Amino acid sequence: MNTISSDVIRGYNDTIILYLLLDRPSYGYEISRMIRTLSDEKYVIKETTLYSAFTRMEKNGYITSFSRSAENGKRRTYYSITDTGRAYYKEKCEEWNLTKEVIERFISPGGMRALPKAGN
Amino acid sequence: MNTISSDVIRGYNDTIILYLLLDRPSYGYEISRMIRTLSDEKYVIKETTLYSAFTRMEKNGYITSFSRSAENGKRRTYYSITDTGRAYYKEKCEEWNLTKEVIERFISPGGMRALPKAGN
DNA sequence: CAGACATACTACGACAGTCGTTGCAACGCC
DNA sequence: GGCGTTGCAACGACTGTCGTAGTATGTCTG
Repeated sequence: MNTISSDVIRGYNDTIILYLLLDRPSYGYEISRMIRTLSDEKYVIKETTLYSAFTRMEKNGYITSFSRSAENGKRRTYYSITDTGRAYYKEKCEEWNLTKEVIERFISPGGMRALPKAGN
Repeated sequence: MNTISSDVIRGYNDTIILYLLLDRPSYGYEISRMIRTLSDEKYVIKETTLYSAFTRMEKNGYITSFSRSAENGKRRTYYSITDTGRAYYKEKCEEWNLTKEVIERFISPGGMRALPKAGN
């Protein structure tokens, strides 16, 4: 098992995508590549998942889209993050820290039961 | 935001439940209480989610059930973890470490962009 | 110049897990 | 007798992901 199952990361796809838009607009294929690369091939987002996330997030006002032709003349749909999107991203980051802390109370490092220590 | 949204923890409900069965059999209501308590009220699993998890996991062979009456004579359905369940739990623990590492590459501590450092 | 491959995106229906709601039944408590 | 807690089951709705398929352009290779 060296890849991540999708239902685990579900709920963070949007966050991941928004992260990659923080600095500059980008488009589907590039984002897909970046996720793959930055995760060392451990997570490869499905195209349908990605594009449906775009649609959903645009509807929610987290991103906006515009069409632009690339150097070679091909059309691309670029997405930019909005202020709402930035706020949402930040929220999710905070939520992540909480979630991580909570889940780890139910996770044992080696798959063995670790009894809660005092001062936990 | 001081509670966890469900789609974030989705994919770890089974793991959490199995964790609580590692030492001894338990039943729905008690597990629900334990999750609530151990998470400091930050995560409260829905009843329907919990009981449908039981059904699913029993079908998958991760747990087995038996009925027993409590002190007061009320009937309860207890669940025990199986060896398959323990193996699954262990797997999920390992997967968690990987997932955590990957997600954190897309999370910035204060919601601000942290550029990847060399040697990352 | 044909065919393969990468790029870039859209549409459709299926599926799994969660959730809201409802209902029921037994017990304790005031 | 009504209310809250315990303990569970059944139903249908909804959301996000996924498999599949299709379209279209550009590049590379033989």
